[in-house]
Amino acid sequence: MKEYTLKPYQSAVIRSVPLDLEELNPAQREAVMTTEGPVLVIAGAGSGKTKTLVYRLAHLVNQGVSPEAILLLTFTKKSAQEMLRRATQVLDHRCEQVSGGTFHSFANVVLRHYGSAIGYGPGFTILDRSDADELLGLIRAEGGDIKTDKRFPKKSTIGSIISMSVNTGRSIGRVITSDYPQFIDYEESLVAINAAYQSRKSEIQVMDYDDLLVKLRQLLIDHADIRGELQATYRYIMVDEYQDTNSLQSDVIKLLTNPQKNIMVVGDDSQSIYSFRGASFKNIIEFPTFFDGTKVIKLEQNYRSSQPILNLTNALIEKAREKYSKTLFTHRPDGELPVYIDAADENTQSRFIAQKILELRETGIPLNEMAVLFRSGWHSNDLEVELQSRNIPFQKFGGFKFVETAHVKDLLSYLRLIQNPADIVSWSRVLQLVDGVGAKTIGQFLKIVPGLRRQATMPSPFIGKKYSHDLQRLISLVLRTDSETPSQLLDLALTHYLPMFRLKYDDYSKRITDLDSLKNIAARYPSLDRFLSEISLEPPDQTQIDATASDYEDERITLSTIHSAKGLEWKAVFLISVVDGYLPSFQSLGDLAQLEEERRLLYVALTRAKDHLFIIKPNLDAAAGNFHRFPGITFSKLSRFLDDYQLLDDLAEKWVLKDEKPEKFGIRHRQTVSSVPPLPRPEWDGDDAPAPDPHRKKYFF
DNA sequence: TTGCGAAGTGTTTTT
DNA sequence: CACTTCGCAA
Repeated sequence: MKEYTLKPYQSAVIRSVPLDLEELNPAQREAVMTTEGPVLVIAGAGSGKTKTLVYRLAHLVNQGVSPEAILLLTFTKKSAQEMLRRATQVLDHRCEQVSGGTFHSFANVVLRHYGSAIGYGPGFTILDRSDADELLGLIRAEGGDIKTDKRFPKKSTIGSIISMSVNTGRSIGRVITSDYPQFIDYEESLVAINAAYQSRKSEIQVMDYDDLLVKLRQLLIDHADIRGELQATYRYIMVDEYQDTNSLQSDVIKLLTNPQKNIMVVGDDSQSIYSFRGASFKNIIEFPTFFDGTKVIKLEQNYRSSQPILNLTNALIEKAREKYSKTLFTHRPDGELPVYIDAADENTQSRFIAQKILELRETGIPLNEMAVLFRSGWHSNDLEVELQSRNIPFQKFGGFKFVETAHVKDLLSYLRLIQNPADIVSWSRVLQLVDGVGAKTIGQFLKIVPGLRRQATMPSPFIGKKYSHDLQRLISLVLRTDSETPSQLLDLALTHYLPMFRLKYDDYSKRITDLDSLKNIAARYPSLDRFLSEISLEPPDQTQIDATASDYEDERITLSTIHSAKGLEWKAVFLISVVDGYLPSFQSLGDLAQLEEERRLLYVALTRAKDHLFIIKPNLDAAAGNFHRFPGITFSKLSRFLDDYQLLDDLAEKWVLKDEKPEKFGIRHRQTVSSVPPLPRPEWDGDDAPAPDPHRKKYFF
């Protein structure tokens, strides 16, 4: 059976060269050679961080450390795979045996093995964010009266509050006071819901994403024997992207580290962009305090970008309020200036990019070496249409996940119930599909779920109803006792689901391909537990889904959210922004720390580029048109935002070549800005009065 | 149980 | 404004 998870490729050629550390610069070499004791590597963008980790991995193995004794924790599965692959090239196939993955997938593996110590069997179900919200909804409904209050937070907000509390280690009350003051009256109810939520999850054997880390930490704290076992197993630990860990993750690291403290963490505080899930680059700063005798190594030589691009990114990050100071330098002095383009509207932007892509390709840059980056998934919609119409192949990362689409979730729910019949979230999902069953019946049924036994007969309250037959079919599908492979089970579930599926979706012919893809993926897994947990934790991206239809060409341009582009690099990078591409969200305007994160996000985007960088100028007028919808946004916040984003204009004066106009690239007509709503007058309260500033006028009056 | 109209609510980003 | 969620009535 082909291994889908951790080791996607067998390296075709295994070179058996002795490890050549001459390829590293002195700082990198020091990081590689320092194998004992705690090490903190501050690695600037493009400073060969991955290379350093790869060589250290290879070096350890080369020195005779058993590969299984090395634990490599990364942020995405992809980067773990990539490192193991490269280490294999540098050394040999032994490197493939290194244990690597994300925090969550590592936790998943450990918990499936040792979970019984904290009351979880190996077949627990993983709830994604929307599943977790569903469960909260069920719990809230049980609570009765509170839900009738109109201003009570909706389930997804409750989910955010709880998750925020867990990830930052603050109490529910503290989170509400600081981040959700509007719900301050409901603190008591929310605390109660949280308590019910936490205990219910363990009763029905489910874990949300946060639980994977929480339960792992609990396991390590409560069970010294297991902790000792794991510490003995993983004698060397390496953590990538340490600036993106939260306190939960750093606790886990501390608990896993053995008495010899052979731990290396690598990160760049300037690239910390995950505070929304509780990450804090303070972890990096505090690392030496926790681990006495930490050796701090800075990697400052940039191997990625040309000097003009570096000048821009250095100037940008220079303005950051808090940072580990480091100055990136390069030995690639020449290069093209970054280009700052003013496009009239979204479609002009798309056509410009498409045109420029083709031009760059003419100069010998393959599509694989180009990427278009943006802030959130839908920002590339218009561009995708444009690329499609010109037959430019692309692959997209980030944004929508096909496992999150309704029909895929439906189908997976059957499998989840086969795995874990106590999972009331999946029960309520599949019951919803039965004709004649609604909320009431579901509620009744969920009550008897804990008493359901394998091979159960039809429970009495549900006999003789018009849905009884369908319900019986569902029960016998789900409470099966035979052990089939994931793909056999999926076939059974699909047969059961298909009639309802057709009824539910008009566009079912389009969606059915997703279900087929799911079958293909399931076929790669020997066990149901494995299949379900991986599909929840590491859902395949769109590229892998339609891989069947796309062997025509290897060459594709990458479209990606900035968050998913982390750690990657391309010769040419486009940063979209006529709409919103790198503008901060409206909510973040209220918070200086968040604004700082926006700067770091922009920094991450720009530092992906090696040779060519095209930045589309944000259309502030268009963005400003939306402000009136956000009552919390006051004028001072607004102007702070605008001042801050004036930054790029300032930098543009200094560093950026601006004379390249979209019209030059065969764009027919500048479209008028009819789609942009008239500029609203911002409303401000007394002491928030606007200072008369010429810059601001330009945007508002 | 479902379907419809009213009300509210507010965009990221990922495991 | 657009989308989701909720409550109520048939």
